[in-house]
Amino acid sequence: MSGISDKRRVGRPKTVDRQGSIELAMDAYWREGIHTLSLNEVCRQSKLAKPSLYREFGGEDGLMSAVLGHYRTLIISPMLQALELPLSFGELSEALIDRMTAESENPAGCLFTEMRLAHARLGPITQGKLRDLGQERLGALEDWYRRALEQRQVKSSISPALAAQYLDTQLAAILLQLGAGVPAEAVKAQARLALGALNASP
Amino acid sequence: MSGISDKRRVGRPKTVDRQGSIELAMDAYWREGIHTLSLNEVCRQSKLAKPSLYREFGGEDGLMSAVLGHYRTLIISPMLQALELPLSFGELSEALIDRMTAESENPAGCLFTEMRLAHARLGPITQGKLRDLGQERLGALEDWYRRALEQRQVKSSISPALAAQYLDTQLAAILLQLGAGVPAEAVKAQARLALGALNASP
DNA sequence: CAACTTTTGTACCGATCGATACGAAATTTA
DNA sequence: TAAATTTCGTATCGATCGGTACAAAAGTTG
Repeated sequence: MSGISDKRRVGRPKTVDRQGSIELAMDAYWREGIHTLSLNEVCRQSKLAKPSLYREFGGEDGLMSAVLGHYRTLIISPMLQALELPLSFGELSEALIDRMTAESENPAGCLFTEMRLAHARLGPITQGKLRDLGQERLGALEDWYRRALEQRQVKSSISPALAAQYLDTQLAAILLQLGAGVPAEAVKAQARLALGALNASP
Repeated sequence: MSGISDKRRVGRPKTVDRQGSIELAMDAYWREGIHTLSLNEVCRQSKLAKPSLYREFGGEDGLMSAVLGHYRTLIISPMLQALELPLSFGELSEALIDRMTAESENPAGCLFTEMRLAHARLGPITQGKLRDLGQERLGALEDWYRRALEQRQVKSSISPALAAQYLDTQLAAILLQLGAGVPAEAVKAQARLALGALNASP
């Protein structure tokens, strides 16, 4: 029972840049699409030798899961937190639409939407993480709607659970259309129409 | 110029069941998903030898295109024709939602939605056919909206073009959710909400 | 039946897939 | 510096990929 110091025996220290590899892999997936990219190609683009990938992430599933985690902290979480700002439902809707249709270097959230749709091709770890992320998203949207409901800004005839699912669907539809090449303005018009369906009748 | 009878020289007649192969291939794609299914597996399940597939369809692209064509005549066209029935926008909406969420043997229109989303992986012929089908769909939806507009059943503030795109998106969202396992009732509730956004204000 | 034409599927191609064995390299400990 | 320990990537595995050459099979024609 020599405690912590048992772990002192070490050899060559790790040199693989885990975080950097995750980011490079994310970019690669993002750029080329998830199904399109083979594990070999991921390794090529993320500057990781294949055995290193298996060592660090346990395989394709682990890597994707890590990428998804990175995507969450980088994009999803900030977006969900923005829903808690003290703005009206209409204002936040507009802000949300603006943010999602804003053209960035990456083709919107294609990576993520692709993952949501390709659930068949994904490994169990990634699928689990994807499901968790979905729950987190739905929870945040439901809270948002509930708060808006208390302030009579949205239709009371719609349950927060249904509204959350509806919002989630519509946000995904935005990303899908952007990914399909529909002009941002057209997407925004549709999104306003869709989200406007929740507004309390005047 | 010996005309038609030039073609008289024939040998062994064709025995490959083209139409049957298309249907088997469609079922296979439908069952397993488009990305999941390799060309070898398609051949296995559609009882086609690989060289026969290349002979008859010119490869994966041609086969998929043929499958898509079959899907069009089997499912899409009847649905679009139903839009021309002399019913109100609301009635037709409800009928459309009912039909699309009705559980059939196949998991809704997954095959088709998958194709729409996987445009990267598809061959040029299939992509073209997919695009044409999209135009056909949008045209029918636009006509539908325009007719409803003349009868003051829908919002005049929305252009038929935008409405068509919106409707198309929402119908695709229905299929996507069904494919993802969302209960039909929940999907219907969302769809009513989405299509209801087009109704003329009371 | 024999010559001819066309269809068919076996059997194979090189490339690439996901996955790993293993020796060289790098660092700490004695 | 020698031994011990751990990481790293080359080089390789068998399986499967999309794609095709070619000989046997199945017809028609005379």
